[in-house]
Amino acid sequence: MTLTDLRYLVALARERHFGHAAERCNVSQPTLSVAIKKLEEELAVTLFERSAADVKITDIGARIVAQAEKVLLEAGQIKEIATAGRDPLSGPLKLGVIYTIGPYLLPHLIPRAHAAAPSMPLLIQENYTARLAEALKRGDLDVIVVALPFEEPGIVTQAVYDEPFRVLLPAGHGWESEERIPASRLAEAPLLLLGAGNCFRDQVLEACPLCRSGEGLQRTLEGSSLETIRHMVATGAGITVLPSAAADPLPGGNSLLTVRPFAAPEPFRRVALAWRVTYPRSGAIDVIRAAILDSPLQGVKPVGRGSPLPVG
Amino acid sequence: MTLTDLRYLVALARERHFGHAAERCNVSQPTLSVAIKKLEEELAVTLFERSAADVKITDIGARIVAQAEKVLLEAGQIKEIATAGRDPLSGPLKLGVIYTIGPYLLPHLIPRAHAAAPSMPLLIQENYTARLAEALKRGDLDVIVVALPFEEPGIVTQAVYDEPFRVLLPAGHGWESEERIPASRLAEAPLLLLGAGNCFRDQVLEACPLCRSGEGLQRTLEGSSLETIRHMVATGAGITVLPSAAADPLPGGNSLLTVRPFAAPEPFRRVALAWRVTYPRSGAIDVIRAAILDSPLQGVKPVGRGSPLPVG
DNA sequence: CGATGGCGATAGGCTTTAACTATACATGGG
DNA sequence: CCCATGTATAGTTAAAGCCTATCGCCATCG
Repeated sequence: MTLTDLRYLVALARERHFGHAAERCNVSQPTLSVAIKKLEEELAVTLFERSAADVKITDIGARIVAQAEKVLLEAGQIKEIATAGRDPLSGPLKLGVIYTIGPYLLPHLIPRAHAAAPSMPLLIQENYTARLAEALKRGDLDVIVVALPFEEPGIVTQAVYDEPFRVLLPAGHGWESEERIPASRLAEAPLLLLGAGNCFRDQVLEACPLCRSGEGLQRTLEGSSLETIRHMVATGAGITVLPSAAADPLPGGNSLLTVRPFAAPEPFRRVALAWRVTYPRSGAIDVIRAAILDSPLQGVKPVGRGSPLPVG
Repeated sequence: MTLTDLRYLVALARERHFGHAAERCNVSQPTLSVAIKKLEEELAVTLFERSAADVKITDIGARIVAQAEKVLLEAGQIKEIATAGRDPLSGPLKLGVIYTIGPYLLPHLIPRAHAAAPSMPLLIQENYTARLAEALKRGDLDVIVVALPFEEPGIVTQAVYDEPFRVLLPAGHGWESEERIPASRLAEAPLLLLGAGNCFRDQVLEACPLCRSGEGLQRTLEGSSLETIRHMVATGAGITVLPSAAADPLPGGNSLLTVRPFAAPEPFRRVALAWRVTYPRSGAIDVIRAAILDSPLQGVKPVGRGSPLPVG
């Protein structure tokens, strides 16, 4: 019993004439005749009474035809579902973002992505890079936004933008008079940092190797966010380093805080998208990439697809 | 897209492993692999993400698998319907009976048929032979009970029993003293007959050709039934001829009426079953035949299947 | 870092099947 | 009794479905 057989069956039930039904199915009369006969043998029931005068459907035949129509209807739904779902911009996209990007990027990204792909709801998770990577490989996430370097088997990575680091000082801090801060000087100051697991912490320490064992009091704040640290800087607890998009999220600034760029070579991080090589909805990823690049993030520089890896 | 493809699809969705799914389907791994690939091409969607680690179903794939399961379920119903309907004694049987048999046969036939085939409800119609024949050919009836001769193209006829005719006299009628009445004498009396269209009328006239232009008053009663005529005989309106099963339907008889057999050669009618040659439920017909033969019909003689045609 | 093993994809060959054309067969009607 | 109509059968060819063998990829392990 195949779907083709069922199509022949309902055609014959409608036409009550082998020749006409065959024509409607675009096959020859013997083809349909044989198919019906085989179907009757397989089901071991007589579906039609044939006579020279006409073709009558049996009682049991009518019931089976009704069921066959149901089957064909449901089968047709499969094609419809496929057609509807062929658009990579339809259906939810599970997006993961690291903690030090999410709060600054998402408010811009979400409305832009929604405008570009209205029927693609975003299911968003913020987490550490490692957790996002696991979820991505498991299939719990489709795309993640992370900072490079990020290399995982079976995962492709595409750089999106470079984001310079900034120094955040409390108002009235001695360095306020300086236009640019050399990274090496961070070791002198009490530096407030995120806890382990945050890639940004490691990137800052990489930009200023002296900080690891520096003279300045380096304070690690487990369970904190960049916003918490910003408040602590404002109270004079120390200084910190922020990605530029986080340095001045509120236009107009905060009078208790001062932001200073680094002296060249400016440390920065390269932010990238990552997804499973096998992930089929590349169109959805393109939309996310475009929405990110369209977001007004303070100080970031778009990266061409083939750009070199960042220094730090 | 075939039902086989859909079976492979749901197997793979369950197993998430081409080899295991193939095994469950009793095919080789390449077979399943190719089938899924072709299905994906036909639907133009990626149903699974393959990687060395494992097989993940896509979002759209999951929806299609759910629909495929629905299709397979409905398709399975077809086999179930066929199995349930394979029994010729299941499902309604549309039975037609001529007016001069129905009232005497059906009260016996119905309970017997129901006992023999409890899941075969009888849909019964009484009518003239010609109307029954039309309905039978149209398919509105499945089997009919008629009197021979009855020949129609595409219809097979099977004799069931012979039924002698009886003379019905009002009590006190002059012929009451005679044991048997010669058919020829009917022409002498006022004979009450059913209207045209009733085959029994013709059969009586054939048994007594003189009656057509006989000396006795021959009264044709349009729209009447044998029961009506019986009542008229009781009131002395004339005499009539009845099939034996109708002559004394109530055991104990009616004191106003006298029944007399004919003198030899006794006129009789041969009652038969008829159905379309193509009708597949021969088992159902056998049940009806057996139920008729089991019915206690006054004076009837069963006819073997190969019996000669009746004289009249 | 090369070897190994698991797993899906591909290639080549065979068998089955589903389609066609041509024709036989059955039946009711002139 | 032959003809017209309609279905079943025969015989052939093309396609499909399936199998075995093998490749290629990746991940793991010594």
